Amino acid sequence: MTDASATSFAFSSVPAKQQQLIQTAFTLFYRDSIHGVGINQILQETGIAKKTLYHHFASKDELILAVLAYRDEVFFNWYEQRIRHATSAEETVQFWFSALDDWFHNRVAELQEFRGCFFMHSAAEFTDPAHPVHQHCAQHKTRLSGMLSKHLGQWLDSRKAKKLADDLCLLKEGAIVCAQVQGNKKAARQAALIAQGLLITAH
Amino acid sequence: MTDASATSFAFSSVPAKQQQLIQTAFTLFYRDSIHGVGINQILQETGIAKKTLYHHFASKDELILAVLAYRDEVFFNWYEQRIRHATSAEETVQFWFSALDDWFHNRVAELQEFRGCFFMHSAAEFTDPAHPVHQHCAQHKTRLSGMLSKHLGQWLDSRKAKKLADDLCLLKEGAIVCAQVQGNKKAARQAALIAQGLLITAH
DNA sequence: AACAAAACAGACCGATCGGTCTACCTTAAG
DNA sequence: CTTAAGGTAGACCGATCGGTCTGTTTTGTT
Repeated sequence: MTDASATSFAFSSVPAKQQQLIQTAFTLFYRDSIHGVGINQILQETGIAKKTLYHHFASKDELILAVLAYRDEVFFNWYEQRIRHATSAEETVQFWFSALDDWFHNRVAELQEFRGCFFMHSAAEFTDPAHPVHQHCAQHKTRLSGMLSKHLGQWLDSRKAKKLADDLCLLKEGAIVCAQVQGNKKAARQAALIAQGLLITAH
Repeated sequence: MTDASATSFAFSSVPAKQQQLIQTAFTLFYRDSIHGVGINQILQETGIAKKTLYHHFASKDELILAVLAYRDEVFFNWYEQRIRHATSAEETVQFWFSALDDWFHNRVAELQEFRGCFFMHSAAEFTDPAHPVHQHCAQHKTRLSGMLSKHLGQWLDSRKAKKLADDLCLLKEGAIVCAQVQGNKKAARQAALIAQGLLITAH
């Protein structure tokens, strides 16, 4: 599990109180935005003392980064295992958007109720590209695309694999926004159909 | 100008102080998120008295909605005039992504420095689909897609025009996220190439 | 059992939050 | 000129913000 992790962060080895803080903070941030939720609310929901929070995290920013790392681990691992057993580029694309569709329809308990992409939202709240939060969001997406590209590389040459992966990620982002902002539950299927055309040119 | 407006909101007929509040609020919200900016900061930047703000807006939420309406008008009108003179579906697609590319490269002064989609960000901060802010964001996107579909309808039957418009909007969202989160300035060109494949199936 | 680490309740700090209000000044309209 | 509308400075409200700290209890380790 730790080896398969996309980051050096291993949530399962974190102390229980820290885990609780991170998970609760994630739920609240994901629902009401990072700046819309104060640490006192997190403390109230968890019943944890403020001193304890500051024992584990030097600041709210540190907590936010830990929350990002946690979500990164959960999301990355889920997506990776969803496409892991694909046996062709075609099947990879199919699995890619099928996973997305399940997410939009709230069929993935570990990802919580769909409210869009937490990394997209966090990057929107911290728009300075130099801010650690923004950078973590960018890295998450780069890494996900890298994972997909590597997988496609089994069947395509690396240039084509990289290009297709980038295109699939662009489509993923588009579908997520359409699903979240407009409530369009068919966005994943829509993106999948667009992706069919990409496969023809990839071969 | 008012007739071409996508909404009943006409910013140019709004009192000067109100305009100033809205424009300054937009700049601050767009940079530091809606919840990350307090009204006192807006007042400090504008030099306007708090009583005046509450004379024009019943609450912060009302101010936010006015800011959305303002940005809606600016963005919608800009995008519409960018594709207005296209003489074919192909040229419409070309203009659609060329406009996006200019925006990403900060070549559109009226839209301010590119930091992603304000509606996407606002919907992320107000994730409850019933909230007026979220609804306004959704409506903005639905209307933009409708405008594009209507334009394409000059050359395609209405079903095909609608489908193509929806696909182009999905690609637009994807490109915006890639450009904003990962700083990928080539995202518009990338999306344009994907769109070429869509045109073949649209005819 | 002794000690250290983790955790608790809660007070405190300076600052800010969104919003209300008084007293007064300036501008616009009739 | 008079009145109404728009606008100002700034005090105030209850609440919350992120963060610091004291004193005490609980839990974990040796």
